[in-house]
Amino acid sequence: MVYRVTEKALARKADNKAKILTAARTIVAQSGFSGLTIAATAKQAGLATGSMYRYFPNKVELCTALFRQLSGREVGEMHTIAQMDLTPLEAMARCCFNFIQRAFRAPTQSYALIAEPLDPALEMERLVYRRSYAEVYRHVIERGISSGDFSPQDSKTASLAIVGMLAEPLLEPLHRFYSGDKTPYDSHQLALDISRLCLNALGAHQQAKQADLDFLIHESH
Amino acid sequence: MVYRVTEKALARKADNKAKILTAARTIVAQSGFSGLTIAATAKQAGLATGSMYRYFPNKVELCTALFRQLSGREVGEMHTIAQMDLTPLEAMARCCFNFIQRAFRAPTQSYALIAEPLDPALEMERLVYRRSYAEVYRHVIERGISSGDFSPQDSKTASLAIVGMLAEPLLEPLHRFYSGDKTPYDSHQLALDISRLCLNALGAHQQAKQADLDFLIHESH
DNA sequence: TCAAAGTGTGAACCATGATTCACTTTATTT
DNA sequence: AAATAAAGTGAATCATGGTTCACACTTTGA
Repeated sequence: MVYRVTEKALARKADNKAKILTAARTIVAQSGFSGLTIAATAKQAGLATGSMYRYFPNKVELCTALFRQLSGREVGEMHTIAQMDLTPLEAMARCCFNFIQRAFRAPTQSYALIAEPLDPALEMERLVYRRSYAEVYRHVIERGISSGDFSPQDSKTASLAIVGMLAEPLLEPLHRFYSGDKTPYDSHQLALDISRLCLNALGAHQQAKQADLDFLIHESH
Repeated sequence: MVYRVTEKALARKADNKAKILTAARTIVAQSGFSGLTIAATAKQAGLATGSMYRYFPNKVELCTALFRQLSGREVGEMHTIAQMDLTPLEAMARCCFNFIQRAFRAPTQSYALIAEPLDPALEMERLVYRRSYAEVYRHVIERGISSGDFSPQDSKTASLAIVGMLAEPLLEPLHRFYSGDKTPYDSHQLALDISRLCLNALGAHQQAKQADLDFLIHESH
């Protein structure tokens, strides 16, 4: 045989794969998963439709990889906050607040991750994604239960409920962005309200007051 | 002209329309919206595919009508509870508890209404549906704020958060049912846990204890 | 009974978008 | 340069499932 795959070739391949994912990301950020067709992605990446199949065996794999990448980034962000040297109460408050602030910074993408109708195969991936969010919260909640910041409870259920509380009130405003409505929205107020609801739900000892929260969240800036 | 539409003819038409909706309901209860094709619905209703279009101009209309029917029933149920002569706290507790219990009684259908991936046009309907749930809760919350049962807050945001808290922890178990897994699930415990989280979130004055709740919800049986 | 209007039929049609494939081009080694 | 393997191409193919349509049958009122 006179042809061997060199590392250079492999690198080029990996590079192209990344380029495809970047293209896909661009499309999702602009028009959500509904705009993500193989043809459109190929075009955006500067490739022919057929070439896509040299990098991903089918569309679901591409979507899944993309979904993982995007959601991994988001969850990672929460994880970082959760790992900081904060009281469970502070950590929770910041997680909630930041989640919402981040969502409004990239509304179409957030809508895609949180609520856009997806192919059933991707829907599974979304469940995974939501569960990994919940896991991050669960650790914080457990710390909080031990420390007495939160009341004793099933941390799994509580963490899922938090995920729901965070996502649901975002639906309508994000959907508006997704369908092209550019009306501004007071996301700061919403973020505070929801954060307070979350802390209360967990039975935070001193009932959370908006003003306290505001301070709690912003004290380090 | 020698032909006039008689009331009899109209009745027959309405009757058939209802028969189609019943057929559609059967299918959704069994396999969710993903199994709801025009052909399958026609077959189930004992009609030809083409005939469907004498009753509904297109598929989206059919799905929408069905979605409204199903969700209207569910929301009506909550509304009934909310209208009963109960304290806001009791009303809220029962709404939460019943929502979850009902979901487990018709898991595939609930999954379809709450979380199944849908055609974007239907997704809008789902938003409406969620909002009307939220409206029911909103009234209860406002009563509760006035009475001092709940702490002062934006009732709109709070009601949406409640919807999210109720829906999210159901996702995984309902999805399991939807994909055919018949493992039983302790829905009673879950219902209690979530109800408590909801009441706490609203800042219910005395922090809700599981035992109190259990009593509260079941005292009239 | 007859014309007009409606209803039922299901195979044919159509739109969308993923996937394939025969072929060309490029990279690698001898 | 020649042989080989992989990558790139984009038009053709395929699958799904909604929608149409030409025709047969039924209902209605004069």
